[in-house]
Amino acid sequence: MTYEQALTALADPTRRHIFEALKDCPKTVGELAHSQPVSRPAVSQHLKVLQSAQLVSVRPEGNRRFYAIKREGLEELRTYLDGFWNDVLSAYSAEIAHRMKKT
Amino acid sequence: MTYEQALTALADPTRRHIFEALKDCPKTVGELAHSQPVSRPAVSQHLKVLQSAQLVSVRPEGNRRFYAIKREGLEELRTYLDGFWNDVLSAYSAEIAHRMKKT
DNA sequence: CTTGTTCGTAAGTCATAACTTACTGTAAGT
DNA sequence: ACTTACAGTAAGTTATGACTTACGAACAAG
Repeated sequence: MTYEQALTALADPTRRHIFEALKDCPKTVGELAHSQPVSRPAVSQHLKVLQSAQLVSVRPEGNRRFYAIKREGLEELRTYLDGFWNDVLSAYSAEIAHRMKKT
Repeated sequence: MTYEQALTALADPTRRHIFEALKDCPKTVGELAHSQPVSRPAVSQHLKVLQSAQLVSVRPEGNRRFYAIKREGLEELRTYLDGFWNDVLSAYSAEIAHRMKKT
């Protein structure tokens, strides 16, 4: 269910950059906004989308809020693609077998 | 490079449905349009996007054109996600180690 | 040669979502 | 207590892209 949200979330370049900026360590909204060519509210809105796609999580600390990569959404996406990949491979080998039988 | 195109291509629901409809066997544009609530030209445009993302391939046969899943784009996307996944895991364990050291 | 499929492209419409600025809220510092 | 820093929300603008209808090209069939 969430793999669709993960796909639409990661489709936007800005959102992907934000997501990738969180790869090594959690960051605050301000930090993320500094490394992006967009305003801070824009980053907030992108983080909201990423959060609803289960791709990031928040940890409030005093005045600031630290965003970090959440594994759930990413794992769902990986699982979906793996399943698709396996289906494609089996369909491919099935077609090979079918052709072998014909000749 | 193409993993970005693959993400934006698979973000659209209609395009994802078309892509998934090709999972078992190659189909023509008309066949795909029949299984979708959109017009045939719309399907053509979606196929164009999928093709530039290396997600599908074409094989003309007389009057018709058979579209099929192409492994390149899907594989690039999988590779990207796998790399990202590994980075996240290593960063996670690094943070754990860091905290262990501190206490 | 004409007719009928099958499909791609062009042009135009419309909805969505990615931004902006302005405002509000909350925690920390003086 | 007031001020400053940090972040989310509201509202409005604008650009993009997902669709439509109309048209043109290529091949098949009569």
